[in-house]
Amino acid sequence: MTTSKVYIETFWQIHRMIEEAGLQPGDRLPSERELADRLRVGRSSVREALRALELLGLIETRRGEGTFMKPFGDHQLIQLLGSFILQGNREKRDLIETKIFIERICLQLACERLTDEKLELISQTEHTYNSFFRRIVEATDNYLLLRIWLVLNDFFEHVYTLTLPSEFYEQMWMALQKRLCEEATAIYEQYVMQKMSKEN
Amino acid sequence: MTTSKVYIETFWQIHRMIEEAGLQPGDRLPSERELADRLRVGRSSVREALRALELLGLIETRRGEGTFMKPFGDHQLIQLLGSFILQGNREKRDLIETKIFIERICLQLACERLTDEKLELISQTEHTYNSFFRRIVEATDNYLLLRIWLVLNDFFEHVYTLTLPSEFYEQMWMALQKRLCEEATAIYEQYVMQKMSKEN
DNA sequence: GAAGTTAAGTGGTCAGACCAGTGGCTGCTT
DNA sequence: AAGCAGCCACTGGTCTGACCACTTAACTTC
Repeated sequence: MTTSKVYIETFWQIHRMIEEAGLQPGDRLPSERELADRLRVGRSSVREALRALELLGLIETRRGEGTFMKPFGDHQLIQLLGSFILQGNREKRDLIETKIFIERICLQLACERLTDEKLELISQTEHTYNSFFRRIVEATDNYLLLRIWLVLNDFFEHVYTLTLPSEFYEQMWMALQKRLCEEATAIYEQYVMQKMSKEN
Repeated sequence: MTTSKVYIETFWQIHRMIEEAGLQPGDRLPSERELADRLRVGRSSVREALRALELLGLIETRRGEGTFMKPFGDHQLIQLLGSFILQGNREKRDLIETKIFIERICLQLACERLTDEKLELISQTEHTYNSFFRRIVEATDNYLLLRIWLVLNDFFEHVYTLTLPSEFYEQMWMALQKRLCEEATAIYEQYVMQKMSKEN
């Protein structure tokens, strides 16, 4: 066979290289020429692989300086996705539905595991949906859920902007403070789900 | 300034070209050489732009034939994103916890939306956990949830192999057939969650 | 010591070459 | 006329070498 394309192979090799070297955000990768040399491929193949990594938001290239690891979170990919893929109603429905389910899980988990420190943090967080709910998801103490939520939220931002009255944040905080999980869920359903279902 | 990179410009130009020409899935794009000629850029820049479009799932390249529009829907992007999101410090606990939550959601959704066709499909599916539950997730009719579950399951397989007695599959199918959502959830909790919590 | 200059290294881009598939055309055989 | 084999033009895939624009650091000069 050997029909697998070089730039795909190269993509995964660079990816593995990053993992094995344990590169952190800000760290520098070898230069394109060195990568091409080390991996025994042409520089153009290395570049095509790097483009993919760049699009995924893992790396960032600075002309004259080099290629650097990027902090997780700012994937410009999501922006592109928004304009390309989330056009259909079906995709939007899936997105909203999934986001709501994940958020309800997170809310419940957070309520159970909320520490006093995290509670204090939430009280100091500005009253925008993204900031506020991010704190909640962080309070679940489940990194995987956080990552999933971050991506869903990025997608979501390209479809809607959710603004809620300040009562929502106040009531939610009260419920969380008292660890009333059912009440917190009820508030979520009352404010968020109602608003979302209207939009559809 | 005019420092914007050529391959980015090219990316948008090709995108506009696709829109203006009203290209449909299956249609062919101009060859790389012709694009380079028409847009007055080098072929390598065209290729880097095409790689981005390919990653977004908009086009597909076939050696010897050309570049073609791809049908919407199979955005492998989400798949790719998923595998990147879920890498790194994926704690076993986080993984199992998240997977269980997602599966409970899917089970409930599937139970509500199960069509007779899907039910028939499930009955014909082999009694392994992956095959069986994949059918259930597919029955949710939510593509995004399916993607998330597939990735979670991929990682889970590296940690653990879940084998359940045939009673599980029989009882679950009975519950689904009668659309008894609570009972299905109860069966899930009885067999799967119990087994998982033991392992931890 | 500070300012300016130079050189090496890096990503960005291009042109040209060759390879490896694909598909259509031609011309031969039957 | 039908079918087949072979040729050839075209496509994406890859490599190379060359230049440009830019950054950094070492070096020179004052």
